Amino acid sequence: MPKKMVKKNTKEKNKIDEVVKSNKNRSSKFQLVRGTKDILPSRQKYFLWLYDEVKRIASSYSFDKIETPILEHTNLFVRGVGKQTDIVEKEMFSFVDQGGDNLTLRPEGTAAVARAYIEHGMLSWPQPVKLWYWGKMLRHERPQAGRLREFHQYGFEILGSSDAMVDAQIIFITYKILSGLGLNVIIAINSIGTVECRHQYKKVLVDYFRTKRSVLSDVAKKQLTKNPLRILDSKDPGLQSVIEQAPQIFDYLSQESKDHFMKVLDYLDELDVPIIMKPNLVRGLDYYNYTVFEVWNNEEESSKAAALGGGGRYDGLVELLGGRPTPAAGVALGIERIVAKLKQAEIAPPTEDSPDIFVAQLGEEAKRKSLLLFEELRLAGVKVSESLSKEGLKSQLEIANKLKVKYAIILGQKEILDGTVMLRDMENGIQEIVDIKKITNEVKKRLDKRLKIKK
RNA sequence: GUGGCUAUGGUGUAACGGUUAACACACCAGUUUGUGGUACUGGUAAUGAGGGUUCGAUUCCCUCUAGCCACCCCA
Repeated sequence: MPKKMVKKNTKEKNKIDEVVKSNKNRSSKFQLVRGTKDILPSRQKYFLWLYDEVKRIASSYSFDKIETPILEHTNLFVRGVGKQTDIVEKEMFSFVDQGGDNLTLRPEGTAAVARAYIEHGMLSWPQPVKLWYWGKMLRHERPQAGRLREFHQYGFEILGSSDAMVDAQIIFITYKILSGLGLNVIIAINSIGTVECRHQYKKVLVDYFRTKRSVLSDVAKKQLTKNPLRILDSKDPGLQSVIEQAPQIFDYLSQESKDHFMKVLDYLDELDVPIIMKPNLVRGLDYYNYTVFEVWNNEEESSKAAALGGGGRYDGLVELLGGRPTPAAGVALGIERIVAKLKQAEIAPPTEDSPDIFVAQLGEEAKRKSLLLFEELRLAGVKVSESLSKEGLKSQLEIANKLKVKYAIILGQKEILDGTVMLRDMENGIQEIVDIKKITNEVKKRLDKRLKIKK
């Protein structure tokens, strides 16, 4: 065993040496890994606010939270998301670990939720199972505004029901959360029917585009053989009229698909969700069928900017991953994109109330005592702050001022000897000496009074 | 992954092939050795990394890295 250890250690050491010697990242300054971001306090406020809202709405619509690992077996995504998709073909952070396993840092959330549904026998839970998640996703793409390599998504999934109301509810709460934050959003929606419908439609579409070959760009020509539906999504202005005249998928939907879609639209109408029908809307992930939709910011052309989110029905996924046939639908939203929109619309998270009291101390003994005083006030329900690491009274009051507290309590040598504290009104600078035993009550009394006056 | 643009203190900007890289905000300290907001004074701190051209490069050239924009795609 010790021999093995030594061997392994030298191996790993060599690996590290290689990293050190490599040309990349030799500078003495370290930078963020490409496409990743620190979320600093000022941005964190938006994230926390959004998280609270998502959690609140999720629980009132009885979704339970699920967390799945950031690492999954690569095959989960190859099978679940689809071999042919860009996500799987070129965007996954995949590697072989020390034990020889093929692992991937998850590029999306739905496949893992489906995996968990199967693995934990959720089919025997009361159906449908309603879950929500919030977490990091990773995709190896070229970063751009609104596109990162590590980003955050939240999402809702309902597994175990094919009812059109499920589709509608997913869309409804998505809309509800975003409009609740103050964003104007619109849902672009379409139905892509079943695999059979699509198969038939694809044939017709390829035939159609073949007759227009001369106008197709190189990219579109490639898509024609690989994934013809994608051409419908093209931003190429020269292609728009051709796309407009292309056969529409709706005409190739089975009666059942049509009925389901009409029901979804009906419910959404009832719920007053603003929607826009987009017959060209297709999605990049293979697991969708029936309803597909994207979430867009109202003001923008939904063909230009980045979608805030997207989702749809994925009735085949659970079975594809080895479970029993289980109809399901879900949505995923880009948290960074939502935050960017909030900032752009100048919608700020609710400001936290500033603390009421600041405890300032002078001298070692007072510093110690102020810890107890701080705790006493905190337990009494007073919002209290401090800057115990600062020495001078001046700098402490400066901080108190920046925090916009109403009162400062000053505790120094003199006060310790007398068993008192100094209570300073920060607005008018009036100071009073108060018995240290009575200070908490006194503070509470004054704060209550202020509240009443305010009202 | 392809093409284009960009990179100066913590932040936002300035400057020039040539002395010590300028300004504002922020930060720290002092004027006041136990008292904040205003004011004044001082201080810390930068040319993304590596190479080349040059007597001399932050400036010109190359490579890398990162960001932005378009494509691809997506959240």
